[in-house]
Amino acid sequence: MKVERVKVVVVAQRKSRSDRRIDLIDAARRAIIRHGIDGVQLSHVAEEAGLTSGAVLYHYPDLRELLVEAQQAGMERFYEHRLRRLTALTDPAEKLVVTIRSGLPTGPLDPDVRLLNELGGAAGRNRVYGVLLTSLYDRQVSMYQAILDTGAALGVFRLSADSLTIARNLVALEDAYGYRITARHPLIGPDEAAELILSYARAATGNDLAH
Amino acid sequence: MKVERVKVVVVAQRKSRSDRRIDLIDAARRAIIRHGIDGVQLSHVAEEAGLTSGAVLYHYPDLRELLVEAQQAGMERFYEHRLRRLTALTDPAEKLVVTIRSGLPTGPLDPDVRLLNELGGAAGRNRVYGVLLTSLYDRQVSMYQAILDTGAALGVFRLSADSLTIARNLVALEDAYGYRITARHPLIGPDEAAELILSYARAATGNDLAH
DNA sequence: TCTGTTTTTGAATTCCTCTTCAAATTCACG
DNA sequence: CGTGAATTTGAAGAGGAATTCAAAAACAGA
Repeated sequence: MKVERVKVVVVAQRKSRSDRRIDLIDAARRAIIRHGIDGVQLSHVAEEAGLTSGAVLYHYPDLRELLVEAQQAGMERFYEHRLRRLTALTDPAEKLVVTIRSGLPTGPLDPDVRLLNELGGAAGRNRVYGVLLTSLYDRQVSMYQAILDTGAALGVFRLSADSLTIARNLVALEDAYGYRITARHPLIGPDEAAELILSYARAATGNDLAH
Repeated sequence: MKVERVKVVVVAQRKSRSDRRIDLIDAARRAIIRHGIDGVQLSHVAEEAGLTSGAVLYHYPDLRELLVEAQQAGMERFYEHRLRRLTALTDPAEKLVVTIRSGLPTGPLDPDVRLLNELGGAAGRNRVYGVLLTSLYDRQVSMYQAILDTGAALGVFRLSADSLTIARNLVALEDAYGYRITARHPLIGPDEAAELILSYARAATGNDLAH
């Protein structure tokens, strides 16, 4: 029921094929969050996109392919967002604090984290999802490792273990608290989770991370 | 196609109603692992149980109810197993090490952890699953907290933060590495994950946990 | 405005799952 | 054994969702 073309009339531009595909990827992302990676249906995606099933099929004859692309896009978005917040900062301690925050959902409804969580179970069954999730994890580990190594080189951090170990644990903690928050743990929200992870980060870096 | 009653003839005992329900819960558990909590179908459960859909429906007119019971049973099993391994031990350091190991999957196919992972995504959508998962998390935290407090009281541990914080982080790490392992991370298996968690546990307890 | 192409619709069809239920089977008990 | 209750089957029907496709609509470019 959405009026899709209001702007298009003005701009006098039909949506290009790739634009439409991006629309569909976004619609699929929302549909997955709403219905689960295994419960999502063609009609759900169509509804989110304001189209009919036939139109979706015209662009993506195979729904599974669209779902994989949606997951991939969601991960990219999540990761890019974190990187972007980092470039503005220089102090390793500040970087670490900001990065920890940016890895947590803003609340139980946070769409980015909800989407990632959908993959968790499926990754055990579906190799494609397993690879996607693993590669995201590794990139996040590298991100933390760079911060930790820089801080150590500058003498700001005194690492209690090798940076790879600490980085892996930090990402692991983020992941896990992301699940807790989206599952609506009554005592653990974004702030509490951040504080829990910071507790580890302080011990691991010897820095009080007061930001 | 399974020959179910070979033994029954000998024992001259029909499976009681509750036995059959346990069979079905077990079949549902396997079906969920195979097809996902949102993808599992009545026929999948029936196949796992060696019955037809009608027979499953005879015992559980509502499939969703069966699925919830299956999840609950899987959690209970997982948690009870961990507790049982603890009772044999007295040394807090040893308890801690054993508990960390028992929270990790034995490999990518570990059915108990695979089942729990299935809940992760669904817990964001389905309140019942959220509650189940949250209560399991809290119980595991208590389990760790008891170990930590005992160790601290005995002077074996010198805790770097309050026991609740450390316990929450330990369970969180287990959770996260459970996902990594079932997603077949090429570098992180049960041993590596245990070592990563132990790295944190050592820093948090001031004990080298050499077991 | 006209024309050919791209995109979308909506209905028809097929496929699949759940649900129901009468009939068959299995079983405990006398 | 024979009986009645519990259990299971298998077929039929209902409901949905995926898929196909001809027709309609939207559009770009001339």
